[in-house]
Amino acid sequence: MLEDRRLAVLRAIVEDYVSTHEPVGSKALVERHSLGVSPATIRNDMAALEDEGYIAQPHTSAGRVPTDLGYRLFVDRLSGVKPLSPAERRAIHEFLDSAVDLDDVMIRTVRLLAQITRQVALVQYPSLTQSTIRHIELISVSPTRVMMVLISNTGRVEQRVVECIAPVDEAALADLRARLLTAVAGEPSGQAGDGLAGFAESCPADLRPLASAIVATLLDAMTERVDERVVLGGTAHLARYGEAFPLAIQPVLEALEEQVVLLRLLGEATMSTGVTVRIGHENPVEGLESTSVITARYSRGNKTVASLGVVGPTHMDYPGTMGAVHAVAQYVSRILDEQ
Amino acid sequence: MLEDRRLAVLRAIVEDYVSTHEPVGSKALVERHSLGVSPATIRNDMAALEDEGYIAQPHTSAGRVPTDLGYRLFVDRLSGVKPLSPAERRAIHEFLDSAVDLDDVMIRTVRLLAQITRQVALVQYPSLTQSTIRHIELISVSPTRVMMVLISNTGRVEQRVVECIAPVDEAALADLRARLLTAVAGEPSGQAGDGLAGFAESCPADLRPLASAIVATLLDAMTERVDERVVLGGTAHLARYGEAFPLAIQPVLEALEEQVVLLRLLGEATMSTGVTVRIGHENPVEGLESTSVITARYSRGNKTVASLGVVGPTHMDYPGTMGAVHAVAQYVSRILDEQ
DNA sequence: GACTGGCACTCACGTAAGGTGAGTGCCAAA
DNA sequence: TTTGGCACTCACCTTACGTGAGTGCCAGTC
Repeated sequence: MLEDRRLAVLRAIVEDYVSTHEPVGSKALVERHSLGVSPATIRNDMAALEDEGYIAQPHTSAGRVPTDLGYRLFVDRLSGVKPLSPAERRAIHEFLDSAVDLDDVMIRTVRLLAQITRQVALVQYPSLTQSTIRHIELISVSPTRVMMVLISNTGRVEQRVVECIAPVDEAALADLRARLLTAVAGEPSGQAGDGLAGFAESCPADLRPLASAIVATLLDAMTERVDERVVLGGTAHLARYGEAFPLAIQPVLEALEEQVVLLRLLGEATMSTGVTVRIGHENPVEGLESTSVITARYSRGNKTVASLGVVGPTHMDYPGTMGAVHAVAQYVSRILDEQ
Repeated sequence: MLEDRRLAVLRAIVEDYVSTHEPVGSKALVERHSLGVSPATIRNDMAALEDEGYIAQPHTSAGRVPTDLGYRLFVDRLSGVKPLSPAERRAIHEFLDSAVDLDDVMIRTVRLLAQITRQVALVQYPSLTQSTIRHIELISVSPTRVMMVLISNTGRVEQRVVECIAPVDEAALADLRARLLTAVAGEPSGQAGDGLAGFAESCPADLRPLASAIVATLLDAMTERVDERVVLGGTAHLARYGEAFPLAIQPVLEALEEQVVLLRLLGEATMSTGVTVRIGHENPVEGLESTSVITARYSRGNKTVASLGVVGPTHMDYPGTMGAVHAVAQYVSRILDEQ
């Protein structure tokens, strides 16, 4: 069927271009793939594909290169998600399993992801909004300063310093701590606001100023988008594929230095299950127009807590990278469940 | 004096090369600097400087380029440390002053340093070994797991999970917490080992297993070199000066991804006061042979707690960068003192 | 002895010219 | 609809050559 072959040609072009990084011509195509037709036929198909916007030529009399649209079609209809080899899966599991705490899990994950995809990796810390509160501790660090330490069920520890107008004593702190704990412990912190709505008012009058200051800080810590942290790794891989695109590497590095940008990359994933792919210009971030971002969500229990993913050139190995991102997300979820 | 003029020539070469990034010739030198002699004379001086190893030519019939040795002489004898402008100082102070906690100070510092030097910046967290312990908190997170939270006087918060053989109850924890605090609070943690030597034995028999587990973790957290954290920023600047050295950027990025390497860069500063400069091959790290590292220590009170600095090409603006690193270190010290 | 002007020499770099080949589009025939 | 043939395009490589900044050396001057 004609339509079928055109798609096969597009697939072949994407695959060849990804592996060689050079425009691919009609002759090379029939040699490397058994398409059963002559180069001339392929040329007709290519002309059609070009009309439809799936491929383009860098200049006349050069081979074809997939466009963003071409990659999109490839990802949506032509490529599966390549599962990892058993050896790789085993390596992932062993590597992540020996992590000692959440920080360690995050660092190991980002390294792992960067290493197996050979790309820049991003891993977001479990969102506090999506976690439940395991413990709140109030520690007096100076007469008018209280440090609040927040521990979530994902193992995340967050600290904030609360300034008080008047000095506070230990007894008051202990009292507040107990009250706070009964108010919010075990609550999904997203809804913690409900439990805290009338909290300050429910306290004895002398505690109220401190209580409301603490509640404010607490709500701030739990709901603010800003508190989301992202770790980054494998930036050295940029230089590798940067050989061909020396100009492009600086804006990418600049973009990746902004936490806000990283959060947007990870955060705006569609709600669809599985792996999200954003290709070239589909990307919402300036400076990353010639990169693709592949993300997946991970969860604790059956609740999505955050995302992780990689950033690479648009001409990347989509099936392999998607497989790796998917697998790593799964394993991180598993590790979090075990804790 | 002959010797004096030779040094002046070297200084001129370094300055010109740093600003143009191109080999500098004898004629250009006399034009741009008022040396009062003819190009021919300069050529003689240059030949001498080359014999002594301070400059080199990329190829015959090209201008001269400073060697690592040349930069070393320049830094040691020819360049001062260029102080920052009042406007810059004010900007630094305002920017750092609005930091809300230690994490924020570290992040702001690394951004600041990267921005004003236009280079890759490194900032080390205050060492725990050099700090004193302000508070220890023990929090039960599951029947057989205790989370230990350590707060230093520099505002650093460190958490560790301690696994227990037998379940622990709240009363036991409270008891231990009190005992621990009296044993180590206010101690320089470097010497905390002394106060903890017989700690487990001094506890009631039923607490001993937990006590010794906690003491072990505590000592580990305070003395292990590994716990030192470094934040990195401004890697995008690598790409800028990488235009001329596209090959060199990958190993640099790779090296900078290793915490261990960063620690070595910051840690092996000489004990001398002020700013440490390591040039090219003087550098102990593989992959950074063509970069220079400029570091300074910062302190809390009058106790050095950690280092910060920048990594850049050997052909950097030494006086300016040294001035910036020095100033930022001073301001960080001041901020820490205020807390 | 230090400095200078002159001079021949070197060699990276930019430009121009020509050759090569991979790749294309088009067309007529199967 | 497919295919072989063919003229055409154009990036890329190689070679050649001129240019000029820069050098080292030397003889002459202060």
